[in-house]
Amino acid sequence: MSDQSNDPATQDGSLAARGKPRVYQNTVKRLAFSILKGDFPAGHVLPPETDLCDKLGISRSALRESVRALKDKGMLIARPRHGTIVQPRSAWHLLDADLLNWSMEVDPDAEFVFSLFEARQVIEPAAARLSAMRATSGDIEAMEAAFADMSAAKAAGDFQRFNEADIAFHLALLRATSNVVFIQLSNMIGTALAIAFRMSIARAHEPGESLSQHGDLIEMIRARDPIGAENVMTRLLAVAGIDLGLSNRGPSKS
Amino acid sequence: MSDQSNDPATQDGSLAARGKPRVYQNTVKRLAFSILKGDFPAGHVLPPETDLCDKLGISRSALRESVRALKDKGMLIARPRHGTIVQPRSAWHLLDADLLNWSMEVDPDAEFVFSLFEARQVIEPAAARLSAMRATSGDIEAMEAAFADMSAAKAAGDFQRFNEADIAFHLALLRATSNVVFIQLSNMIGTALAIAFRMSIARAHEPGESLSQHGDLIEMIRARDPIGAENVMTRLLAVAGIDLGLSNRGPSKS
DNA sequence: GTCAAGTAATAGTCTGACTAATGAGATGGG
DNA sequence: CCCATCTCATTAGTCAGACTATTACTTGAC
Repeated sequence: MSDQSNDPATQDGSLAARGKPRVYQNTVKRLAFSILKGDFPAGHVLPPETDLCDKLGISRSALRESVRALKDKGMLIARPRHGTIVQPRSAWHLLDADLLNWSMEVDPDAEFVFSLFEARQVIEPAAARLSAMRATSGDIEAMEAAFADMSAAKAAGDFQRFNEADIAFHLALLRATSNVVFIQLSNMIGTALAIAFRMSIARAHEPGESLSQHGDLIEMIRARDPIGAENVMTRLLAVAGIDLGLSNRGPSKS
Repeated sequence: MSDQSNDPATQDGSLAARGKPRVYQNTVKRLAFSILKGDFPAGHVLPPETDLCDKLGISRSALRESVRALKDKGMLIARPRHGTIVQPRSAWHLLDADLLNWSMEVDPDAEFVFSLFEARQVIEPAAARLSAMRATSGDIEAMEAAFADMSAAKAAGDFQRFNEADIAFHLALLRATSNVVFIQLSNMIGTALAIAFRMSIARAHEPGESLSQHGDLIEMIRARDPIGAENVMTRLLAVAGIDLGLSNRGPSKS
């Protein structure tokens, strides 16, 4: 809930940029949540700009910048005479960093959670494989640092910190692929992990064998064993999937 | 180069929305290309808003909406007193639909092309597998329609149309996964295919066995054979990789 | 009933001013 | 001479109100 997190680790250049909160930021978030929570369903026409300005107590230029941002995320479309219309979910840019953060705060949405996890099952084993081929010493150090943090957090019983270190580990692994596309998917993977954490604390669940698997992963990468790394990651995700109650619907036939 | 394509197939809710060109759109594109082409390198501070308005001959509100869009794409960052600063490529949201389109028009950028293709090698075989498990009759019809179009285009020697039909085929396959994350990656896959087309026409290359492989793929999906579909897609991409001159650096050991 | 012209509603654009954040320089005390 | 503090200039952020362009709807003629 630390809205103005000033840790330099946050590399997402979206909202939450350092600095005092601005009118624009508040308005974007307010409108976005109204849409996400269903107060403004798909197809809903929101009030004319001038009316909406009065209602929100802001100027038209500030409102327009907010609407611009939501239009660029595919959530709104504006046409003269028609007004500004809420788009259906299918049109949203669900991998947008802000949208991922917002979705996490309101809407578990089983289908989306499943899609995120299934995407992880596809992408992360491949990422592990590529990391084993290309990771630099700096990449490996980043993963080791995250792993050490995971260990310390588990020893301390600090689940929150464990989750953050877990995310840091997986993002470091993505970075180690040197593939810009996978690196761009960091937000998606991070969100998937954060959601998984929320769901697992709801079941009073604890790390379990996850930690040792992360250790094995580092070993495989350090040993430059692509196949081994891929296999460990696949197993790691299988365990995570069971924890989530997502019996993965037969991605590999038995 | 049909800038205002009015075909209803374009589902991207980004720019290029139907309607007459607006001041805002022109300005975004103009600024974006200045950055992409390197006229405004990373770290460059662009002129104060008032000056820039004069230079571009537009009002400040129009400029600010343009800058807002580019900030949301991670290309710019603005701070009072400092000005508006061009961000390094690493901060850009490279999977943004607009950014993908723009990148394609100016910058082949070997590393990015390789990353795109490598991502295809990871995602598309899995997508083929999932499609074989879940594709509806409507999904299969869409793929068959695209395949028929590919065949006709090849017969007519129309490479441009062949490429468009090829893209339509792969997007239909992604849609058939019913996985929203993969569907969101349509823009990335489509761009990768469009770039591949541009590179292959530069080598005066023609479809070759690609067509029959797409046919096999439909057969596997219709037969509900996930493993078979995955294998066909893997082979299809291997051929495409050779055409591109990208000797894929050992994703699967021999 | 069909088609055309006119009208009203709305987003898009322009202008110009004021506010707030912030780095750099000036000022003062130690 | 060095350091903390204050002041100020610069710039993005916000506000206000007007005008323009687009387009659905209405009205009227045929």
